[in-house]
Amino acid sequence: MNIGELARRTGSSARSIRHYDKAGLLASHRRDNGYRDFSDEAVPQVMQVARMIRLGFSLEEITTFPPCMLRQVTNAVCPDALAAHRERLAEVDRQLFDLARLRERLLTVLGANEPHLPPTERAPHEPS
Amino acid sequence: MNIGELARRTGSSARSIRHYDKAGLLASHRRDNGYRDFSDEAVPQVMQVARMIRLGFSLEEITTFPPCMLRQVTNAVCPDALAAHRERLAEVDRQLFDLARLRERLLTVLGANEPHLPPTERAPHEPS
DNA sequence: CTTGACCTTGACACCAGTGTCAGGCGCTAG
DNA sequence: CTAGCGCCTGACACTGGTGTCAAGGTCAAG
Repeated sequence: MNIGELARRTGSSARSIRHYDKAGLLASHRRDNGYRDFSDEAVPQVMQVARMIRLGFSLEEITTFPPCMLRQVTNAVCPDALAAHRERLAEVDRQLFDLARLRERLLTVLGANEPHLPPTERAPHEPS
Repeated sequence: MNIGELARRTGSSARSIRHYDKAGLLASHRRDNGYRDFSDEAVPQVMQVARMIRLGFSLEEITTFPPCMLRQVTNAVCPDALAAHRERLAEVDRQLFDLARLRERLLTVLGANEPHLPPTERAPHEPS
């Protein structure tokens, strides 16, 4: 299929798909006219890459992942990629820790000037 | 004092101080030779700006803050800036929420493939 | 043939504070 | 005079996925 249809099927933009393709993540081939020709398996591949990006992995990191990451469509992750996920989790934990401390600092400033601070509540949000 | 001494006293780089100065946050004047001449009050000013940046405010935001933010050296924040801090806190809460959800997703992936996941622990970190 | 939709590559913009370099001037000690 | 340090401005790089534009090729419908 052409890149346009792949974009429609995956919800990613053609621009992004070209980016993933250039990174060697999609295993496409070219027609005689130069057009990219994607097989059906490119659909889950693109969605997988998009999912990894949403999890906070960079394209460069994804490039280093073993090929099974992009071949498998199941929920299972091939063993070789688990380490990357663990590292990513540790990074997220560090960010959570830093952010929590930042929150404490802000509460300190607010609390020192505005004693009526609300209880520690969470603001719902819709990122991705 | 010259910018070099101010940099030494505050721990910020001369490059950053020029940046803050160009943003109009430091109230410096120039000598006949073109050099910036900072008074002693610039020291807490720079540190205050650096503190705000560490709290996650952008220079543009800081620029909109009332002048009292940079004049006062006390721990107290002038009332007009409290709103900005509350908004910043809400933003931090949103980030915490998103990050927590991201963490859940990572744990789901890891948990589905590696049932022996460690308890929810925090990794100590030193940002600033 | 013409129109229009779709494809190609390449390049710039974005965010925002900071590092760093280039080219040049000021000032002081020898 | 000169060596050396400090200061000046201006500009580019960096991060990194994505939007967007330019200039041009492909191809099917009319």
